[in-house]
Amino acid sequence: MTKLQSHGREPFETVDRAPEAQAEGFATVRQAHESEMAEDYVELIAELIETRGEARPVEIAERLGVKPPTVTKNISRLKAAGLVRREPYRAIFLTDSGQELAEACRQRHRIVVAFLCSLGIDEETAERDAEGIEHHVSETTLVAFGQALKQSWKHE
Amino acid sequence: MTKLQSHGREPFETVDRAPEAQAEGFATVRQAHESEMAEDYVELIAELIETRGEARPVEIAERLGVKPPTVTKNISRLKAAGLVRREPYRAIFLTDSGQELAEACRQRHRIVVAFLCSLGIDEETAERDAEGIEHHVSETTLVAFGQALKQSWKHE
DNA sequence: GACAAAAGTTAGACATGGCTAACTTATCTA
DNA sequence: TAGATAAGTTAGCCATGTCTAACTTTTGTC
Repeated sequence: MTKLQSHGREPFETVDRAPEAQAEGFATVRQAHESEMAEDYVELIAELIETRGEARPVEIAERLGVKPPTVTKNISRLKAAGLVRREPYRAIFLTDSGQELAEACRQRHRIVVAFLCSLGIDEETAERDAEGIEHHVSETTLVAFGQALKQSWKHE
Repeated sequence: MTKLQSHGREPFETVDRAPEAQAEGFATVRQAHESEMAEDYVELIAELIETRGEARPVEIAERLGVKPPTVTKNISRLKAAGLVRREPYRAIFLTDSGQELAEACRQRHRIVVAFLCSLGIDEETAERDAEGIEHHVSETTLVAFGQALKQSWKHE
């Protein structure tokens, strides 16, 4: 009943995975959640520095849709993690490792967005979905997205 | 420097989005996180009932890679949310609305996995990435995945 | 049917990432 | 330059989802 069509090979077969493999998958997701905050922040900080000249808590709060105290707290966590450099009441800067992470995240973000757009998804939706998806895309999948993207350029 | 190629249109342009739109995007991601637990559980419970005849906490814990007390606590939250029906020390059943949610999640999961596989990604990676990605795929994107999938069947 | 093992629960701790209220510091402007 | 406004911080609260340790219930076996 849930099978839509038959094309020689079953299109939506449910794979019976080993419990450990499945558990590892969920563990990977939980780990990704732990780095999401850091990734979102450094990505945004890099963006703000580039487009606005500096990254200010008030702007970060506005862009993330959270309140200023949340930003303060999280920025101090990022500082503890060695990703940002900053003095109280001053603008926020990225350390080298923060910069590196930001660049990787932005690159990944752009690829995911471009890939979704190449499927005909509108830009607004692509951006929105990418925000959530990007943290769960493995290197393997990212490469596959990049290649599919190149294909779509050829055939456009 | 980050631009790889030029194909008439810029491939990786960074869109300057309105702050509110961006904030809404992050809010969507945070919301998705709140329903992830429920979705993972009902999806898994449905799967276990189907393949094992019943869903037991010990098995859920094993598959999710968490400890039994975590399952107990979360199951009682699902019960409060009206998604499962259950008595202490007994197996777990889905309510109608739990069943409905589970079916939607499983369908979405299968589409995401099949779509990733259609890009040439190996099944193990596809399953792993899908676990994280599926919670952040909008209806629009899901439909696009489905259509790309149909295309890939034609050209195989 | 008793008892050991397995399954499940309860209690209590912890980290994360939100929030409000109240305070401090910086900036702008009359 | 003083005072008002905006920006940022601190303190303390809450929900989520994880854990360990200790307890209870169920199941299986002799």
